[in-house]
Amino acid sequence: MEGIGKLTTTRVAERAGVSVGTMYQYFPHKQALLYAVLEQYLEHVVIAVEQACERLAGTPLAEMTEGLVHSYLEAKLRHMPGSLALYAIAADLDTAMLIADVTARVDRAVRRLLLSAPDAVFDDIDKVTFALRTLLVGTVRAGLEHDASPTTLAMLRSQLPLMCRAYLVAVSRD
Amino acid sequence: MEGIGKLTTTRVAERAGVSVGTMYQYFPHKQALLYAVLEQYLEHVVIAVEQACERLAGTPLAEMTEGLVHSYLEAKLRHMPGSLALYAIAADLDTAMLIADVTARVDRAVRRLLLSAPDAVFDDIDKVTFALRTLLVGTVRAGLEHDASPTTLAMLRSQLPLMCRAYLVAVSRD
Amino acid sequence: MEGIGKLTTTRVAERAGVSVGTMYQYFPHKQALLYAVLEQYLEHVVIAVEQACERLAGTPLAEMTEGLVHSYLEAKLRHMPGSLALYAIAADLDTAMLIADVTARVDRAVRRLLLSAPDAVFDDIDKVTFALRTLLVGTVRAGLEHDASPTTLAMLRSQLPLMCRAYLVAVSRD
Amino acid sequence: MEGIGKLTTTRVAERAGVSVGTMYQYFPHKQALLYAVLEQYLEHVVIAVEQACERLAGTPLAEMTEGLVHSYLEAKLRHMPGSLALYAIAADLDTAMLIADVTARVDRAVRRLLLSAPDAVFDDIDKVTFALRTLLVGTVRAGLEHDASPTTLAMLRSQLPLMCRAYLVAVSRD
DNA sequence: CATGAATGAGTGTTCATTCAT
DNA sequence: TATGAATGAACACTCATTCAT
Repeated sequence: MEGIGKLTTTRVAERAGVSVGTMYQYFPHKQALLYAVLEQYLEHVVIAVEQACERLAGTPLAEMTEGLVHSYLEAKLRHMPGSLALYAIAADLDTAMLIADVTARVDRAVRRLLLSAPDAVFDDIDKVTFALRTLLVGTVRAGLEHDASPTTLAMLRSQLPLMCRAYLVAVSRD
Repeated sequence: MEGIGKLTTTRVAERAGVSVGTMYQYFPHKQALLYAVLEQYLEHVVIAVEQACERLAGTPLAEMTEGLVHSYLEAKLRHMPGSLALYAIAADLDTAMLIADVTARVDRAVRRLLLSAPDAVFDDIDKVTFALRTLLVGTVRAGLEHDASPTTLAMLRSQLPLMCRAYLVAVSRD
Repeated sequence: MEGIGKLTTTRVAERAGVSVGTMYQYFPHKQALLYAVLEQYLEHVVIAVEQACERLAGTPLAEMTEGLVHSYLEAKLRHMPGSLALYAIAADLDTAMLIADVTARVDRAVRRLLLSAPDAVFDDIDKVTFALRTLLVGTVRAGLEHDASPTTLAMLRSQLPLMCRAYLVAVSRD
Repeated sequence: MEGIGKLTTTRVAERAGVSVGTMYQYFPHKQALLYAVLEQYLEHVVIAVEQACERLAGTPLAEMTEGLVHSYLEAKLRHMPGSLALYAIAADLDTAMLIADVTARVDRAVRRLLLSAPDAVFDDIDKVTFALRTLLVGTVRAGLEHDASPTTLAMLRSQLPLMCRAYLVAVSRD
């Protein structure tokens, strides 16, 4: 909630540079507005992940993990202002479907990426995809939510790729 | 949110079997009540982690990670009903200090545990502790928040220890 | 609208000597409150009519009409304060059923009264009942709504019974 | 209110085939617009009554009442769509003067009509005029406001002339 | 001490009105 | 002159908090 104070419709509208009335001309109710913001934010992140996966296809695990973590972190940080507040808000919204969609897209991209690895073969690709995605998303959030200091960031930047790679190597055949 | 409806003071009081008035005799305001609930919940989890760490001290990495993940998951699941709602609520509270305390205690326990490992030596123990804790906490939350089905749980139970162990091995000297 | 200004919930509550919050403890929403007030008002009037009809049963037409008009006017005037405002409000409410109920009760009473007349016999009792009730209700309202001065009242008091009697005589067999 | 929805300025303007802005070029505010509509509607009815009175002048009471009721009912029905909504709206407007004007014109016409009756003489012509007008206006409104079905209409068409004539005969000298 | 009715500030939402195009 | 997006005051309703019993 930090920099935003209570997310009242009036405050949100003012922050957006319009009046409440105007806001209600574009969104039928508060939930719809918040949903739209969340959607847009998630879209940015998903696209970043999809592009990273495409770009990294066929590279060795070390490069993959490094690149994936890097892109995800960058995407999240680029939109940090609202990012955190959004997670808190998402609980009140009916975001199940939205989240499911986004998750599915990320998983599709990650899965393809993993399958393209020249130096690893995964027996249960779906399980590994789920695990890697959960690891990536969860760790980043947990790492940044209470303190997004440069120190914390540096730790994530250095350790997360390691985690991912180590895990993938561990579950890869041969 | 579902099962709890809106967390109004009256509803919370009724659910606790007392009247609003009585509740206000024990807690100066809503935040204090929520803070107390959060505190108690975190205390349970922290104690579970501390005990696990003590119990697992001196065991090989494989046993450590397996045991730690198991204990953490059990502790979280034992209080799942409120657990998720709490995360949403925590955002409104000024929980920085509380979280910091809890985090510090967990880190202390984990650090001691890692240092006791017979089959691993860590150069930067603080960084590793932070990373492991973030991995554990973040992945569990991300894994369960949108769907706590048995399938998901099974995945966490099988993959999380793997992740932890693989990471620790990767950052351990020799 | 006169003495009440806009019927905002806050104003209504204040006028009732309580706060908005208290009002909402007794009525789920504004409509329900207004409905309840309208209901109570109509109940008073209906009871007055029913009692008048019972009391006047068996009396000659002249006495009947005189008594009925007198009772109806008294009942309406006793609650004049809100009476007018209510009619304006009733339009927004879903009062169809309420009005239908009240109308049916009045018709039942009036019908019985007419049937008890010693000096008149009506061929189509239902049509006459409807007509008499409409005449009574409509004329009183039209007479008082824009000016409830003593002069107007006196006119209604003297002419309405005449109208009713003349009509009933006209439609009565022999 | 059904068929009209909420009478917002925008909706009214759209229904009139112009934009809100244009509407505000012709009417300084909503009340003025509504006032104008009411005025026009009342004008139609008054003119109908005036013409009927002129046409019926000198005819016997039976024809007079029949013709007057017929013309009034036709005039009201011709504009039924808005007619009812208007009554509800009129409450918010400051229509006292408008209503007074219209009433005076109707009374003038009716008075002249009554004085022209070849088969009746009225001692207090003003009182009778007031009574007859109130009877006519009130009964029609009360009869139609909650149900303008053909049955109801038929009842009004048959009974109202009877009421008027019976009353006039009753108050007429000899 | 426990209660829960009363309070009223605060929130989401609407809609009459304005004004830049 | 016509438009309709923008405005914000005003309203219905909620809920944390108090206090008489």
